Parts: sequence; structure tokens; C-alpha cells
Amino acid sequence: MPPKSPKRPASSAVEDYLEQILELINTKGYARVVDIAGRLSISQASVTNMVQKLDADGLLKYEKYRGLVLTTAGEELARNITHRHQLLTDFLQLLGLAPDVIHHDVEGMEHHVSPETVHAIESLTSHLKRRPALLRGIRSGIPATRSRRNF
Amino acid sequence: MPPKSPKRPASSAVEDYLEQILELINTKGYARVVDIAGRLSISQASVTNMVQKLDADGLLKYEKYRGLVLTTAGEELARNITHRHQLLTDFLQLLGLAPDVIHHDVEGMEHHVSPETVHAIESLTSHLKRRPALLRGIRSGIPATRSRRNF
DNA sequence: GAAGAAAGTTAGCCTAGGCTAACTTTTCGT
DNA sequence: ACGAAAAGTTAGCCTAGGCTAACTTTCTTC
Repeated sequence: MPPKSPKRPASSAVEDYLEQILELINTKGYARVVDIAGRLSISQASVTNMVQKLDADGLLKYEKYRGLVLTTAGEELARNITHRHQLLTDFLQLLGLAPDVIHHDVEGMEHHVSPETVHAIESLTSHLKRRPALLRGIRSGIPATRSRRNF
Repeated sequence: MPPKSPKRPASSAVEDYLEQILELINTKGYARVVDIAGRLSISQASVTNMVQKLDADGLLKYEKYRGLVLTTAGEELARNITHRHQLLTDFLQLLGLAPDVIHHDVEGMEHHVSPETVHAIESLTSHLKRRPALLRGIRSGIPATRSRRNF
């Protein structure tokens, strides 16, 4: 059974799995079913099912009772979603939002951000970091006034 | 069969339906199954099924072959998602993104934005609109430099 | 009013992604 | 080495939300 080439865009669920698998591999060296299940707040059975599917799709290599490793394709996808996750987290932190709000929002938003939007938010975040006074105004919710110096 | 009170958060699909129904009612005075199906790029049968479910959930009143109207609860939800949609569209336009990118991204992101995040982006957008030079820098992708005047 | 087209509905089906329970394998502690 | 606990797997099931095909109703045109 040759793995199917990944023709369709990865679903949000697939992205969530890959993201957590990469994170576990980076922090622990391996990704166990029980850990993935814990991080995603789902059952171990669901993880096993999805892991088998991701193997069939060529995104990881899985061996029953023996674990899994990401393929190159899987790792690339995982890196991509991880970058989006970090970028959005960074951005919302800059806006002064609370960690639980950030976690909830990023978790959903990250699956819907195009590469162009990623670049735009990178640029925006970079510029905002250089303007602490502007950030203070934004965070305080004080309405913007017409500033004399618009740069 | 009394309508169930809306206990769970509305799903993305429900939000999409309500959003389009409100938009059609506002522009045409009514929302037909065929129009909803066209806007959401799905079959008429799917619309009928979902509309019946939304009636059961108390978000609209539906009469077979005769159409539908939003309830107060349904309209409130629809207004909320519409506001989120408009805000995110405004924000991404400010960043200079293309309409098709904006449409794609907003369509997915709008379901995952908390009220706090809405307020933060409102504030950010308001401030950005007052700073055309900053916007030009962001849109051009020029790296941010340490500005002398940080406001 | 009749016929055809368009809109709308019902019935049965599918997939994605989740669940529980029962079972299997591995790990851990003695 | 053994037994229990933990981890992992399989089997069967569910829901949400979509599909097609067949059917029903409404609208349009003559």
C-alpha cells in the first residue's frame, strides 16, 4: 500500500496532530499516543486511528506498539503550522491579551492564515515592537487621535 | 416540540449560515434556500437540512416551502459574526492583502476570535488608520528600523 | 390552464473525526 | 519472573455536515 500523495490541504485536525507531534519530538525526543491524546484532550483510540491515517497519507511512519516518526512531508507541514502558531501568539501578546484568550483564539485561527497574511502580520509585528508608546495606546483601548507625527 | 435553548457555542457552519441569512435579508428582504446554497457553495438539500436544525435550535422560524425568518437569538448571533467578519476584513485590507486572500482567511478566522480579541483589533485598526506612513512601511515589507520617535 | 423550469424537500448515504469498551502489548514495581 | 498498571489497539458506534437522487411544490411562460 503506497502512501497517497497529499493532494488535499491538510485539515485543521491533521495540522493539530502534526503540530503536537513535532512539539513532543522536539521536547521529549519521541511522541507517544498517550501524550498526543493528553495535549489534544482526546482519547488514545482517536490518536491511534488518526496516526494510522497519517501514515497512509505519507505524513509519518508508524509501527504498531512501537511508535512513530514524522516524514519529511509531515515535518514540513508541522513546521509551517508551528510557525503560524508562534506568529499569531506573538501578535496577540503584543496586543496585551490574556494567555487563555490567546491560546483559544490562536488554536482556531492558525489553520486559516494564508502565507501572504503570515508575511503581513510578521511585518506588522516587527513594526509594532519598535513602537512601545503606540502599543500602550492600543492596549489601553484609548481611541486613536489624529497624531501630528504619523510615523 | 419546543426549541432547545442554545447551550453549546454555535459551530462554524451554523455561524456561516446565520451570517449569510442575515446578509440576504438585509440586501433582498428574504433568504431563499437557493441563494443560501449559492453563497455557501453547497447543495440546496444541505441548506434545507441545516435550516430545519436551526429552527429546532430556536435560531430561526422555518415553514416548509414558505421560507424563514431569524429569531432574536439568531439575529444576535448573526450580527456578532458579521461584525467580526467586517472587522477582520477591514484589518487585513489595511495590511494591503488581496481580496481573494482576505476572503479566504476571514472566512475561516472569524469563527475563532474572542470578544477581547475583537476589541484589541478594533483598537489596533483605529490607530493604524491614523498612521499612513507606518502602514506604507508595513505593506512594503520593509523591515522595521528603530525609530527615533516611537509614537 | 397546462407544461416546463426552478425552487424546495425527503430519504438514504458518505466522510471526518470523535467516542467507549474490550482486548493486546509493554512497562513498572516487587 | 510475575502481576498489576499503563500504554496502545481494535471494533463498533456516534454526530456534524455534507452529498445525490427522487420526489414535491411553486413559479413562469404561453
